Amino acid sequence: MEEVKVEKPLNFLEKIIEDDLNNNRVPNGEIVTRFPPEPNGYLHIGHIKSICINFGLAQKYGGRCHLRLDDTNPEKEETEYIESIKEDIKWLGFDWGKHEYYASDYYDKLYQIAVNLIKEGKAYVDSLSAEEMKEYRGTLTEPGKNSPDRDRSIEENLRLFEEMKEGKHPEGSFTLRAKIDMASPNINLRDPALYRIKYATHPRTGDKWCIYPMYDFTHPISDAIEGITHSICTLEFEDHRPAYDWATSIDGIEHTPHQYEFARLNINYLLMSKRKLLYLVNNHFVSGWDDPRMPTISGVRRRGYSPESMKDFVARVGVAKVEGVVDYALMEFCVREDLNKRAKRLMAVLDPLLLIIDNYEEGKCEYFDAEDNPEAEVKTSHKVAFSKYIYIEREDFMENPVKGYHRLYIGNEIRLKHAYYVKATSVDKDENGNIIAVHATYDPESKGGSTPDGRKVKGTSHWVSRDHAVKAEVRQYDKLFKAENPGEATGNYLDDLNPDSLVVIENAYVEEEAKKAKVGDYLQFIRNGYYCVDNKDSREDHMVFNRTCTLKDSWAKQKAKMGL
RNA sequence: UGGGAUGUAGUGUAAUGGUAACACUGCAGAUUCUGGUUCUGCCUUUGGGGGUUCGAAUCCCUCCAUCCCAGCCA
Repeated sequence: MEEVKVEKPLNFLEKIIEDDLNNNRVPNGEIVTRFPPEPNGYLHIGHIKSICINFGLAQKYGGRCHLRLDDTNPEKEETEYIESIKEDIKWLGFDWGKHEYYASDYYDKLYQIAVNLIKEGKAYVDSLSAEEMKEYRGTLTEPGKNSPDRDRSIEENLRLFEEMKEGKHPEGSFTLRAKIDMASPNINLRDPALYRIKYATHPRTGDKWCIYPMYDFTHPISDAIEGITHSICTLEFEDHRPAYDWATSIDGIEHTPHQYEFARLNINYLLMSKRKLLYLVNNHFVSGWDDPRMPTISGVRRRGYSPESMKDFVARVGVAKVEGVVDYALMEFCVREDLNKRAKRLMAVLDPLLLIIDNYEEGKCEYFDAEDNPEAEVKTSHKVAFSKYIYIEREDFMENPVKGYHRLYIGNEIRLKHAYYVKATSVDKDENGNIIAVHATYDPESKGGSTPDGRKVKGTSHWVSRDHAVKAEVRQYDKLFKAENPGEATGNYLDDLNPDSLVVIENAYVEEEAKKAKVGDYLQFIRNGYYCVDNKDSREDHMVFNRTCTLKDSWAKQKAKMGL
């Protein structure tokens, strides 16, 4: 085997890191990154990008990546979210080892740093109300002005801050603020709040604290404490970098991490805002955070996407500072490419039409070998039962075939996959003229799916034997939104909800082999799509299959072009 | 109208002063026991205008467009 080495171009973060490494700017040459979600919701596909960047960079350069739960706002955070976050990262295949941290681990240190800041005259307790503070802050074009409390004495600041911590003041009465510059063109530097009073129970620290540190104070210091070398976040934090650098240059903080920003992942047809996703969950537009239509990690997992395909997807998207919108089609491509290689092929008929093979012996049953996956290196197969009464897909028969149709119609011969060639002879109709059965004859010579004379057929249909097939529920999932940019047209994303995002087929027929399928297996229902076993609702006696995605369908395109 | 950032095919990402490219999408065809897969080909690109240079996506000037920031959220 000849190994072809393709130099993969470096993204801008890798360039920065390699440059830092080459110039000895990294302590011990060990790259330390972190993935720092706030546990206020479930992780979504956008987070996969961040996870892959942070864990991926650490892996590539032989460093480590911390998991840090940024839990500084107890009003929004829940243990349920912490658990789901950890599960989702593991599902993707990343391991933070012992490096599981919580911003709340640093509350004591943070408090001490704040006290020191006050002692140095670099922070003060402000009694301005939220509204007043807003007024004093100025606007984007006008500088702010100093709070009357800005020159409060150090002793009084110390006393008040202590009292805040002791719970002697109500929420909103005081904040601790950094003394930076009320006239800064960067609003984040106009004396940002460092601490606020909140009488909320924290998922980890309970009621120990009633003052909680703010992001701009907590995050950089947490990074410094953990020895993070490259603190990577999304673009909207660019304006916060000066605040980040202010915090990491506080006296006594020895390690200086640096912040870098990349563009977050946007995908058309999907919503990636935690707020909107939470709304969909709370108002039952979906069954939960893990509804297979949700762009959450738990949603795509339940939908049947593989972690490998998701990682491949974000790798193909790349890392840059340009904010754009990635095509949903790229994600589907990645899923199909991966699943094509590993999904076990099965036959399932979702919209059955009875096919009666008139010259096939009544009561006879044959078992054919059906290959599990034509792409597999090691070929395996399973048995599939054949008999006189067969279900085929209703759309695989046409009484009056249109141009280009090469499936079953009267007089036409097709192949039943793995089985025989059959030729349609007549149809049975009910009193309303609906076709209820198709009659056909089979060619015994074509056993196994090919004939000695080598004649070709243009169509091959999947099928199941009526008396051997198993009934199952099949959930046909499609995009949750039918607009590329939900809400763009009317201003309300709910207006773009796809009414057909879930079509449940209660009584689909699947071949017996499907009974062996387990949660986590990747399946392909031949000529139909990729499927998985639902990880919540599937039972042995009532299997539930979720459609992960359809197969590419060039016939559907062709039909659409013909206006059918 | 303050500050910060970003503009390369339809989409995303490369090319760091030396032939603009890769992937997806789209289109056409070949192969095929999945109208899938695979294979082949095609389409289309440096936001505008100036300048420097033998040579500019890249450097300079200027204009334009888009995004982010006025939480006691992260």
